[in-house]
Amino acid sequence: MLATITQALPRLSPSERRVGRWILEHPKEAANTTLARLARECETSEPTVVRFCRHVGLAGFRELAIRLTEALSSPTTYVHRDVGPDDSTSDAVIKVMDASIQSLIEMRSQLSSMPIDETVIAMKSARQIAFAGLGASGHVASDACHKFFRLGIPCSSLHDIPMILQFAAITQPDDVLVLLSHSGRWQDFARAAKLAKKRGATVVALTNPDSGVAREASLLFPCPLIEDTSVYTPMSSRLAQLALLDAIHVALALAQGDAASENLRRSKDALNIELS
Amino acid sequence: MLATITQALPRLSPSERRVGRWILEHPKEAANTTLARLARECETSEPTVVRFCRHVGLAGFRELAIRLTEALSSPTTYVHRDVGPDDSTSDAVIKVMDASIQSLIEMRSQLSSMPIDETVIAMKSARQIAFAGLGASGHVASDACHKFFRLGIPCSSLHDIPMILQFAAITQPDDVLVLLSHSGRWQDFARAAKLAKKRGATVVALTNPDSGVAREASLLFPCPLIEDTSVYTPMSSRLAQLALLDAIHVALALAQGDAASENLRRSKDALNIELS
DNA sequence: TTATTGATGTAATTTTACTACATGCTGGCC
DNA sequence: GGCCAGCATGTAGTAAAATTACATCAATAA
Repeated sequence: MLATITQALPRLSPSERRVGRWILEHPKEAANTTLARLARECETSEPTVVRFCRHVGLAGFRELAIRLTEALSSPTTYVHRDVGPDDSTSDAVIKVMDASIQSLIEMRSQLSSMPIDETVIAMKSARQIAFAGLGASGHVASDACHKFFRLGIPCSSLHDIPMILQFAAITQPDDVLVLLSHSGRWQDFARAAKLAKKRGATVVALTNPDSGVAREASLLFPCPLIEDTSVYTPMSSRLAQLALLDAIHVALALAQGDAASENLRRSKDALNIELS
Repeated sequence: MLATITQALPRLSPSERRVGRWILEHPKEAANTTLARLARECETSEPTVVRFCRHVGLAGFRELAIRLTEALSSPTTYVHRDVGPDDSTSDAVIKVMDASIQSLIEMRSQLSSMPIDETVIAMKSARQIAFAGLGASGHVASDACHKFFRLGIPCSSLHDIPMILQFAAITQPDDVLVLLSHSGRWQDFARAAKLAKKRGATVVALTNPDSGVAREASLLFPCPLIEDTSVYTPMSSRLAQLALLDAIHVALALAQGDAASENLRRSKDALNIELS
């Protein structure tokens, strides 16, 4: 819109050009001012402003207001910016949300290159699924466990190295081990992956693609590691992992068909009785 | 804007709700129609439409037009659509991600109306913070606990009704109790909130604004309940809760200033030693 | 100089948003 | 059951804003 005005500027009459220039200089004010005020501001009359609108291809002054707000409402990009100590509270929380949104958008764009179908196939016929994670990822593991068990598949979540290693040591070929790690740098995770894979189990990893764990996994969901430039950097990659597990969960439910709907509905009903 | 309307719908009068629904169904038309036409379309009178605008927090009909064009021009691509049994796997996972992204974007747009500052003030001088949640929200609670304790404030997470009630019964005035509930309909939660508030503690609730828990809370973060039209509906509101807690966490860290940076850096260093 | 065309402003008209007030309905209370 | 308070809704009027018709002025060409 603003570009259209700039382009039209030369072939306008002097007074109209004044109008155009004022709008270009104060687009924000122009967006929701009144015809009378705009005319006064440009030291001209109201009809001239209307004529200006016609000349730049609009139906009238009203449309100008609409087009301007349209042009001004920024193309809302949720770019990641670090939070610094000087940010006001409201700035900071917006930045945190933006970072989270951004990481989900990135994850979404990479969904097609992820081995979702293979994972679903492995899980569908799994004897059991174990979700392993330490620290923050431990909560993701619990959450996933809680979610997948409602599909009727035996699930467990493992929160420390000894348990993970023990589990890996006793896996069977139709077991699935899901490893959740932010950095993917825990040596013991890679060892567990190697061990479980050797025993025939499927090892799914949601982790930094450039890591030992990633190399040992049978199925890899790459979750790029966001370098922590600031101590305030939020745990947005954890959100992305959760969303990814949601997606896998739904895909698995779909693959199971009626059985899954039935299980989900039952567990939901069980809750509804207790509610109210 | 559209989200704001959706959220406001339940507490409007019938005719005003008709207006809201029509706008949600035909946002594009509504964006540049006239007051008279909109009133006719909704089979109501012009003042009712104006009253509707006031009730959703706008100055008048004119502002509605501006806000609507604003909302429409930003590419709202991540609209929530339900997953059905006929969806292909790739369709389904994309939809799940979209729903998650959408819920975060909505949450972001409503951040300004949330009592973040008040919460931060209460938490900053808190003797202890407890995060309470059942089921899926329990994992959110654990996660939050794990996150906030690194700021040097004693934290705990509570996962069952008896614990929550016991905690509420022994709270002190400078304690903070954070209640996490999807529906907000658990009676015992509301009871715990009442009890803790009576003892002078600050009760923060992240829940459905139209619920008993919400009514009893001292500080409310409204998390609109997405009606589960389909069993496949993902737990995207849980993601929004997590992101919101991230935001509060960062805001609190900023408020603490140097002390927080120090605590965060130390706990990060502690991890880095074990990694490598 | 005068007629003509285009630019610009004045004033009237119409449209539009908003407001004050009246009506009608619902739910509680005597 | 009747009465009143409070709320929802509509009618009619008002103020303001946008648009249009028309008059005036300036510049150019005959």
